Amino acid sequence: MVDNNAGHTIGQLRRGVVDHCVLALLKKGEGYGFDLAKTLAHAQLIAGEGTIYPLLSRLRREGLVDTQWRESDQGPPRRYYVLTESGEAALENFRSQWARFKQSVDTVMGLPEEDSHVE
Amino acid sequence: MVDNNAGHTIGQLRRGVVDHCVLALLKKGEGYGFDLAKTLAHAQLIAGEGTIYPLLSRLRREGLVDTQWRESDQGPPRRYYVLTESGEAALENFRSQWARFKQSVDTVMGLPEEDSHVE
DNA sequence: AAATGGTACCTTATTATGCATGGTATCGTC
DNA sequence: GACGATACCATGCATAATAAGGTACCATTT
Repeated sequence: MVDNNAGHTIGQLRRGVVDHCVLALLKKGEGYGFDLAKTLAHAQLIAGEGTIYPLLSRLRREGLVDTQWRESDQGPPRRYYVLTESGEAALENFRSQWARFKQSVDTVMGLPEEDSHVE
Repeated sequence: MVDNNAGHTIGQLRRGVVDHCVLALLKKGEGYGFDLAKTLAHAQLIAGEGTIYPLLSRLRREGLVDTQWRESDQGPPRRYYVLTESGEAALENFRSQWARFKQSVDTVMGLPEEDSHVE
């Protein structure tokens, strides 16, 4: 109940990043919600599964991902997500924004700027 | 009126970062709102002055900064902000979180992980 | 076949915070 | 004394992560 300031900080950091992380994961190959949630939770990029489904709905609503139900060999059926062209474009767009943003923060923070070469 | 998705994305990115950027700037020396706003706007870390004052109020309320009114040679009086010990601690705390967070995102994004040496 | 636990999905309310907008006061200059 | 620039502050809004709770399916065990 009592929120650590630390935990809260990271929570705000994740804003506007998690969705594009999903896109990045989907670029590597199709995935379904529960699995994406586990991956992102392991990377400490989300706190629990409660985050992933509204997020995926949003991505679908915005046309950045496509979905298809599919039966699973072991377990309940899953809704698989794949990146659309629009989603790939959004991902690329985010990549450059992320690089610039990162550098801005690092500069203000007084961290050394590494030469971030994105090819 | 019509919000670019691009512009909006960056807006969400700034969440939870801007306040600590202010702390970082104040670590380099005292400052006042209008000037901080200009610096951060130049670094594209805020959109305008509208952001800085509620933010500074929050920092003051949380005891991360101290303030003092002071007359100015040229212009109206200013409210100068200085970092408290609590603020320095929060900044240090954020630094490590930022490093970890950055790396997590870069990893998921498929970017090369630079060796982030935190001493 | 009924109960259990894990997988998988979804919805709702809460909360934090960047942003736009508009307002007030001071100073120097004309 | 009017104007613009500086400097500060408050209000309302939209966004998105989170917590919490709920539904349904599947495999295993009894």
